[in-house]
Amino acid sequence: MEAFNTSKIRRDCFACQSRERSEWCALNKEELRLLDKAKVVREYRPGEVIFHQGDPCHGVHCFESGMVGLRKIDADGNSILLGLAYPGDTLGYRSFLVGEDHGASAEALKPSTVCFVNSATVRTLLKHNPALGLQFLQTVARDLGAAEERILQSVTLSVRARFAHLLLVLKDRYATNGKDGRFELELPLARQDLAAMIGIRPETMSRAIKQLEEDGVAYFSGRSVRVPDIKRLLREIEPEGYL
Amino acid sequence: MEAFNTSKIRRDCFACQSRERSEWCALNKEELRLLDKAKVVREYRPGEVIFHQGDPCHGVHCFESGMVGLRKIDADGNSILLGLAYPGDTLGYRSFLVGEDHGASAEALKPSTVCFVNSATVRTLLKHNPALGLQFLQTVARDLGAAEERILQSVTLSVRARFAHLLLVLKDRYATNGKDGRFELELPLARQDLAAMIGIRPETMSRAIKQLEEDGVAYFSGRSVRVPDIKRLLREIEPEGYL
DNA sequence: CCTGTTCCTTGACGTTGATCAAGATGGGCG
DNA sequence: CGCCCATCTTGATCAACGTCAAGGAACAGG
Repeated sequence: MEAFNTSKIRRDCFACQSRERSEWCALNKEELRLLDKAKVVREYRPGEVIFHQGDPCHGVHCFESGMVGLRKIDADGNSILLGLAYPGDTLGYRSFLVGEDHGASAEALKPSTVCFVNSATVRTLLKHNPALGLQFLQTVARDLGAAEERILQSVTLSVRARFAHLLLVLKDRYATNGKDGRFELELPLARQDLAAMIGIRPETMSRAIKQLEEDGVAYFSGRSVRVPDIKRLLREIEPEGYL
Repeated sequence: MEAFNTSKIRRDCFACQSRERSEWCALNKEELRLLDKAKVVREYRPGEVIFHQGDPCHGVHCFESGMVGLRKIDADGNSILLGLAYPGDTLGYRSFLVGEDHGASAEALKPSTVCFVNSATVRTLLKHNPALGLQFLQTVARDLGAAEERILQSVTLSVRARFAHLLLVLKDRYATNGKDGRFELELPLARQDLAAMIGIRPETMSRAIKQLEEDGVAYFSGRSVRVPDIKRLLREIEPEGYL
């Protein structure tokens, strides 16, 4: 009975829910068969690392379900979360494309299922099907836009504004109760990781939360957040003033 | 006589020096002919803008010669230089690929020659020649890596360390006199723009320069910099200590 | 040569966020 | 239930950087 619940269910690329939202939607049946044969499924528990920054890149990872964070660490040990990945995302594709070691680590934040596809297979598919390359081109171009936006924000915006922005981003993915101005939100991250998302210390995150509560912008309790008026939150990001 | 010196020299993609270093090296003769016919050459003087942030993107720009900076501005008017472009770079390709408005402005920092290629032509070429897509894939993946690195650095490194890093990057492109530990460098940018490269105010840049001089790490005079010992500069970036 | 303009430098000051050091909270597990 | 450990919060302090204001240097045009 227990053996059944654990993971050795046969995964099948054809049946994969996440595939349609991924770059692999460009593949035809024959190519899919190749992918399906080459892939190696694995389940990860929260905290487990899928690949480490600095590891040589042997292929890409198809993120099927769960939640995964991309973490980047510098020589001093400072770490930030570059972002969260969602089912359908392909992890580590950047390092694969430029043939470098992984520039960030990927770690499961919730129980996750991830398939590994070796470089040779991906390269074959890319050569065989130009549409796949164009799919990746879309993805990476979008990611680049987001990264450039973030460079600007990390330099120009205050912690408070960056945090407000983060809440708005998380809202789009996780919010419940979106009627009129209010919304509620179950944070997918612990405080530490929220802090790492905007590149600050946990202490500073605590204080930012306290401030927002004192100003009535958002109320926090454990991992749930309640925002009574989204306009107040939006105003945190704006140039200020605007009378 | 004057008419000769100004720009209406016929530019030719076949003869273009920068093409081999660009994505267009993937094109065959026939495709090159198409590119050559579609392109529109223009010369820009320092300060002139090639495209503005927020403009709709009608195609890509091939940067043939000169120097161009990519600037991004937020709602408050804070601006940073995302980076410098070099001959052979393709400008505005990201917006083209995702079909968005330009996310940054491109402006000439020195007299520059830039060719415009309309979207329809690029799309035709991309469809026709898969290798071109893979070239772009390489470029954008490399840019993404650089952007992610910069996000981390902008959040974790001090102004002083970021400036040291910038000097080292500029050195690789512009340094003269590289023997043993020392090097000299002609800065391609005014102070303001140096500041914008690392997202700080001009005043802070002045002070950073003063500090480096007081500590004997680098000496500045106008746009020329002299670094007596590159190891001193490298040490500014390291975790410190390391005894 | 003067003059306006733009860029750069310097000083004084205020704010922000990191750091260090204690507590408080809360969840898992014996 | 009570203990332990990790996570979170709070307070005090400090250095870094932005802001504001003023003065200087470089340069173009008259």
